[in-house]
Amino acid sequence: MAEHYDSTEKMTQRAELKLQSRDKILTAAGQRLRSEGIHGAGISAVMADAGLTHGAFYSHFKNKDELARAALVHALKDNRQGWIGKPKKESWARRLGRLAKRYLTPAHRRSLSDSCALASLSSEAGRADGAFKHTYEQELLKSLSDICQQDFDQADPKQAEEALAFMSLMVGSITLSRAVDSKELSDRLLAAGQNAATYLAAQSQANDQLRNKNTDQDESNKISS
Amino acid sequence: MAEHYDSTEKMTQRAELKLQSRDKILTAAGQRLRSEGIHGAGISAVMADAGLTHGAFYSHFKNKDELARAALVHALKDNRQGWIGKPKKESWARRLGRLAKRYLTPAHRRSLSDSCALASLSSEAGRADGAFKHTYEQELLKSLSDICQQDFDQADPKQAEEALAFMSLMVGSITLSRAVDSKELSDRLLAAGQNAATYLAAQSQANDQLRNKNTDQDESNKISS
DNA sequence: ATTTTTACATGATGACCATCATGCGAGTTG
DNA sequence: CAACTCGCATGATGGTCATCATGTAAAAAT
Repeated sequence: MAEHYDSTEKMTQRAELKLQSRDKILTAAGQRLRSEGIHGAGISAVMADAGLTHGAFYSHFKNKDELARAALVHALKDNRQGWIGKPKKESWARRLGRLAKRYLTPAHRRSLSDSCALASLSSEAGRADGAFKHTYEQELLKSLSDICQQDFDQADPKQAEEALAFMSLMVGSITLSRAVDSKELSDRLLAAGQNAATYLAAQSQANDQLRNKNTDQDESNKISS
Repeated sequence: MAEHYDSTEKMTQRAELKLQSRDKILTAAGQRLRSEGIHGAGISAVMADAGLTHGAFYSHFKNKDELARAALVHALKDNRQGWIGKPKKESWARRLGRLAKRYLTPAHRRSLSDSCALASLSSEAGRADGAFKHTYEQELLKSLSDICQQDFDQADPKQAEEALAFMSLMVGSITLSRAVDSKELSDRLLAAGQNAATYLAAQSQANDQLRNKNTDQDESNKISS
């Protein structure tokens, strides 16, 4: 019954150390999960990364599945901060273009261990059990909300649909760019994804300009290709 | 030195039976690969599916990695026939819309074991070794060529870029639709992907109408959402 | 100060898996 | 028809892995 502290206020020394251990485990698991996949994130390896031994695992998590879910949540908390950042005033179209430019980069493609977990685990999530999928969905909804800068369920239906397609485009582009062998094709996939995002955004803006006030004409986001 | 027959012409009975076995193995492996992932496609399981035992495996393939690559090729051969079908006369925009409508369906989402292997293995391919990525890339290029109805390397650069983004959108949409738990969000992902595909296609068509002659105005492909 | 708790380590245990070793028997070859 | 080939089956072998059992020392409670 001592399971939910988040303030470091009144805690025994032991409880605090345990939280630190848990955090190390989650961080290590998050990295392994993304760079090696669910199967690759073995308990012994994760615990070693965290500076512990495998035996200590079961005083933190019930089993491997529970760890996978917790690590997914933990990883995505970091992802969103780095990717979406602080709320900004900008047109919807410009926003999508900016986010695509941030997301579809060679650096993001390269750094598997701290990349977007939604992309790293996308195809494996489709084979996972219901609990994992549920967690994945919740996290996807959080990211969608951040993109829309409001609760996704409350968002304008048109905007919500565009956000969904945008996410699919982002995940598909970065994933394919990692799956191919040649740098040339990989780079083209990233560029194509960026340009398509701005197309989608521009089309949306053309179709109705009543969603956002500060509608500045942005057509500059197109990449040299 | 008896490795490449494809006509059933002059073959000993044994050689022919071996080819049949190989085909059964590849079919079984392709299904396991897509429904359970690379790790899930264990040799014993695959061989059992093929009606054989694990020992027979190594007279057909060098090791598991080689099987994975061969099964990927084998699976995609079927995929393309079913999805892209025969060459058609239609505008580029209409073609993309039609293919998206075929690809992003609840039926395709559901039937993991014979779904598009490019999507099923997308995130795992990013973690695979160079040989697998190379095979994946070759297969992706074949599919892109089929979409463009010509050698992808020869295609118009603009069309090629759009085909790349289109593939990313398809793979991302179907993959995310499998990764989430609720049918409602899953369906929305499919619909959003379809509509975005027609947006992209329409935008492309607006930007230059000099690519295809039979430019019929198609804006009807939009889904009810 | 003594007892109790517990986070962690060490070390099974059993399941699964890729790969190899060996033997058989049907097809093939001379 | 005799020798041989080889696709397949059976059965190791060694490795990895998740999970559990047990011990310990330090912290916490009394």
